Amino acid sequence: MQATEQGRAGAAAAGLTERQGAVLERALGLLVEGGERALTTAGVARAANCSKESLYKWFGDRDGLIAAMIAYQAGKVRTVEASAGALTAETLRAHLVAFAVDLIDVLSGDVSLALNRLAIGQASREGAGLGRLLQERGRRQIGKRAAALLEAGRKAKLLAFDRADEAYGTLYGLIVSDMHLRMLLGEDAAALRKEFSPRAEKAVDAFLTLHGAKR
Amino acid sequence: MQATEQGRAGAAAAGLTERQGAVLERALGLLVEGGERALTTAGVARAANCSKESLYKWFGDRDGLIAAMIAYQAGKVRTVEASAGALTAETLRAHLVAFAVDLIDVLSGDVSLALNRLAIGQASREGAGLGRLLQERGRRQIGKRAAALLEAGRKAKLLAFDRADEAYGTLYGLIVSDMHLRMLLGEDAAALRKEFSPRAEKAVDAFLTLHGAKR
DNA sequence: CATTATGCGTACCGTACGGTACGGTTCGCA
DNA sequence: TGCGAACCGTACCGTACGGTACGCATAATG
Repeated sequence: MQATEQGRAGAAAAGLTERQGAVLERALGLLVEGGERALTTAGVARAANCSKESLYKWFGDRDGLIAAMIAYQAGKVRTVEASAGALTAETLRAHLVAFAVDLIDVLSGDVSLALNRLAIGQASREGAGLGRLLQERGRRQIGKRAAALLEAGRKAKLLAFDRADEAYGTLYGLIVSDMHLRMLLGEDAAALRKEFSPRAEKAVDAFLTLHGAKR
Repeated sequence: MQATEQGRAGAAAAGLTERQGAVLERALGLLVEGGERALTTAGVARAANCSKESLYKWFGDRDGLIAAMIAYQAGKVRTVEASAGALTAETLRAHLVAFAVDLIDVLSGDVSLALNRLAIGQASREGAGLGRLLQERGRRQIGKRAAALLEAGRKAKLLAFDRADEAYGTLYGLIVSDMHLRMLLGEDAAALRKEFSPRAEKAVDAFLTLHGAKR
């Protein structure tokens, strides 16, 4: 088990030791590979070369383990902050396209899909706890980046909208459409991502048609 | 157990007896109420007053039962065919808004959410079989309606687009945005649907801005 | 060196589930 | 009326999982 850079960051962000982070990494691997069924306490202990007793001491519970996995994974995500340089229509468009590509990359990632599937499965049998956690931790970051980008565009008189969150919702819908759901349902993520590439610019252009300031 | 009209239609569409349809209805109820954990063979048998042996005889397997539930539910959905009357800009807009509302209604339905959660959970541990089934059976219907509507709009020179499926993807994204995912993750569907109501018209207006024919 | 803490590996327990088998009952049909 | 098919209710079996307990090794600390 190699302790990666983001791995350490994820562990530190969640207040965990490096060892515990490594265990969570293995657990995420199991989840990605075999779904929720593969995420058994015995399986995690075996794969991570630790004892079940330690798992329960560290994370308290299977649900605690899952929550820790989400927090750990969220801690690895680092938002690229938009360059604060002067914004022109062209650079704004480029930033938006880059955002679209990054968004799809995040949503189509193995770990992201696996965690979303896990939280969705859990959502039915108990409260929306994990779902909220995933939403808060994961989406907050990418949403902040989008909000900053939109706000900068408005300040530069390149975008026009009343409410930033509504504009973000529009942008999100134009980019993602039903791709996320289809990937969650098992459609090949790589194929969908490929098919998406040419669509990123179209989505951004559509968004600019809707919210670009009249020149 | 009351045999509803759509219930009979669903059973007939799947080539099942009325009794088997009633059993599937109870199974769907269990799934909606308690998620996948509640969908045990013993539980279904108890709730439907039938024996486990009959379940296995009829559906072969737990997965067969689930597939039958999806097919049965899909059989209940009947698409409202668009009125073939003359299409004006106003009636097209009205039809699109109605479509948007219906789409959200379908996606936010208890049974739809439960089945989607089930298929998503299953997608991780085995192929995309159930996901494809759900996609084909459920989405085909509503997609057909949208395609017909868009095509009619184009024929009436009220809409302009190159590919109907891309236009549909745009419309879908504008309407749904991330609402479906949030509902799947456990956010209160009723609240989201309420919040959506005023947005339906905005989404349609945005779509018309993008694809409405210049007048 | 003694002690204490940490943690691994394994064994164990209770429970719950998928799937099968069996006795008894109802109902259509000859 | 007799027969057979369908089916209900229940009991049963093997397995697998979550969670706990125990024995032992390792290492830090005084």
